[in-house]
Amino acid sequence: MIQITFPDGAVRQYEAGVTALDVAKSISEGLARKVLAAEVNGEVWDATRPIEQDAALKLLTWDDKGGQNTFWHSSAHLMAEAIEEQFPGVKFWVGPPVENGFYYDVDLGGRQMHEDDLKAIEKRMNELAKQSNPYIRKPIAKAEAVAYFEEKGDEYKLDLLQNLQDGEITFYTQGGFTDLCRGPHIPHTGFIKAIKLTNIAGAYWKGNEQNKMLTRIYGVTFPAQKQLDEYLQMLEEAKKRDHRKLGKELSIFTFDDDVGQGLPLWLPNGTIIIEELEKLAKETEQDAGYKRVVTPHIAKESMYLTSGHLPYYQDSMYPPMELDGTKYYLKAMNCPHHHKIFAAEPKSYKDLPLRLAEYGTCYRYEQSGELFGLMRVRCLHMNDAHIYCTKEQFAQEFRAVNDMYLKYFKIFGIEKYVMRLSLHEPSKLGQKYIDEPELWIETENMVREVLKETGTPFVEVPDEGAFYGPKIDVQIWSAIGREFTLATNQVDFAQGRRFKLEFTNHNNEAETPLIIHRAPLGTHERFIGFLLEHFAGKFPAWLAPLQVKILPISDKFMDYAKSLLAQLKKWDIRAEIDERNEKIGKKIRDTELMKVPYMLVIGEKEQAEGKVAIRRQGKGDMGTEDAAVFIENLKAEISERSKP
RNA sequence: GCCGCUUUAGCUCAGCUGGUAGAGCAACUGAUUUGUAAUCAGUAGGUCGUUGGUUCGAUUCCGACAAGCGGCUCCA
Repeated sequence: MIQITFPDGAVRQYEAGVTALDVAKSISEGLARKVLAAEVNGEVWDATRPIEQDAALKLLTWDDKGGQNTFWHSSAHLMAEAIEEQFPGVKFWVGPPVENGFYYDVDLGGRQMHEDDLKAIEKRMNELAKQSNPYIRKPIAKAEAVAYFEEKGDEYKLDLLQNLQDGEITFYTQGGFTDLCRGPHIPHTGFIKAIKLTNIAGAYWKGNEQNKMLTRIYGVTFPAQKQLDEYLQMLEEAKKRDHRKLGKELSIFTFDDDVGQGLPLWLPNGTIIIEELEKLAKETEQDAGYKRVVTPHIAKESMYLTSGHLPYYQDSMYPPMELDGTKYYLKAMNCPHHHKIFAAEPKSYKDLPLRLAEYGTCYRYEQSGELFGLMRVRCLHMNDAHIYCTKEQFAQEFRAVNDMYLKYFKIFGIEKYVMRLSLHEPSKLGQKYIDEPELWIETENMVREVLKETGTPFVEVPDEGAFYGPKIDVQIWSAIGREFTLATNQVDFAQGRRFKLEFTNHNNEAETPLIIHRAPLGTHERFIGFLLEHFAGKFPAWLAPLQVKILPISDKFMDYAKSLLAQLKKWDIRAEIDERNEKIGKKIRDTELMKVPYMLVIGEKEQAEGKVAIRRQGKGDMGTEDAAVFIENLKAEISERSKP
């Protein structure tokens, strides 16, 4: 007999060789029907794998991430079985579960897969699922496994085998498909009730663009049809929030073939949002002791050689313009220009910290396939600033920047984000990173300490630093689930020296300042793209391109409408009258769709009493109010930048 | 940049196997003067992304290019 310990601490006795599924059955049949896999001593196992010794056991169902991942990974095997039937000789790389489903990377040997194929594969998967074929685990000797895949001529699996040792190699078979796989898997294919293959994509083998491109097939499966329907419904909802769709509907921005890829044109509505954001940034930065500067859009090659950007960054810069034998580059970043401003006049420790801010326009030649609405563009306006400070001032300055981030997040109600501390990779010093091992470690520790002190939750990722120092990125997700860096806060211990930036310290010695690069509002492009999705187009009043729409019941009340408009304009409230000869229902509908925060319905009663009937976007009729009171309230809402 | 897909009126989309295009909304005109999410009628609007080719004839078939979309790689 062996002892099985459950998560709640309960202990039960079972025969050695008992499976998690047996254990589940001993508890209840209903549970047994739901068990997908099991955590045995913290390791995820097949529910059908015999347990020979005392163990801690957690049964995994769809409600556990581990259960879900097992389910999707098993679905990838099921898909592979169907693909192998329809594309004989296909070779498989890996088929892991992902955030929403799974994929399998395959080499079709020069053949192509089309959407029609997906339907056929999906159909076959459904048939195979109904057969409830068990996933059978078989430990195998390395030599035998190698021989098997040599026979098949499958270089991908042979590559995987290279890194595996005897004793840790297993094959899994379900129906007519056998794969090298660590497992675990669900008990049988019958658990898979709803299947949707979502798309075909290319993916470089091992994620390296030097390697061959494999065909990646994405899919998602569920234990019940209803869950798939709900998932597809959710995707539809997400699409409605997509900033590209909303940007068009609300006339925020546009692209034009003649202007160029990735070069957004900001329409009047979008420009209003830009100006409001800049106003916020300028107020905030002024309060925090920043000074504003303005710099040109281009600079000579020599400056980017000094900064060290050119060797690291050249591929992402527009090619140079050559004039009189001198090369000029469009700036891809503002820092070198700002460094030159620091260097323009001698500095003493009394001048520090010096904080130079600019909404700088940068151009980056992003690869065409990378462009994505406003989230990834080639012309961007950065909420940039550089803080030059002493080592002693660093922690406080870095902390102040961090506080500014949090202040902004509060204003916008940004709650779902992850702070990511990006570190250097020691083996890449001198290639991807400035070769200053001690400074890397020292600054990374300084940043980590500040984050810990302020209690800011963060994750650390290796090998993601800027070439000149560690950085903190704020990661956010677009409506359709793509991850982006919204804002960034970087430490720079390299460029100060490269630009020979110096200040005179207390002891009358020349010292190089530390530099903090920061962009809490990221770029207008990405930030507004994000805000569109964040608010689903329903901007708070202070940001809304149009704040108030006056809707007269009929043109008999036009004079009153105009006098209201004049009053609103007096306070710089963005307002318009719907002068169309339409019924009120129509005017309301159109204004609702344009997501204007306030609608003022005015007719006989309102005109007679000097009132307005207020309608809040998305909330309906809010009742009647004196026009003057409404204006006072709205003025406060706008100046306080209240959320809706 | 790479793999796959897509491109028809301002927008959203129809258009079977080749015979030069349709709808709804928007726009414009007229009627209606309207009380909280679509009043009615009429008019106008497209060399079917661009460009080669096949064909008596191409929006439709094939190629190239461009842009967009889904990924990969890369990034604010």
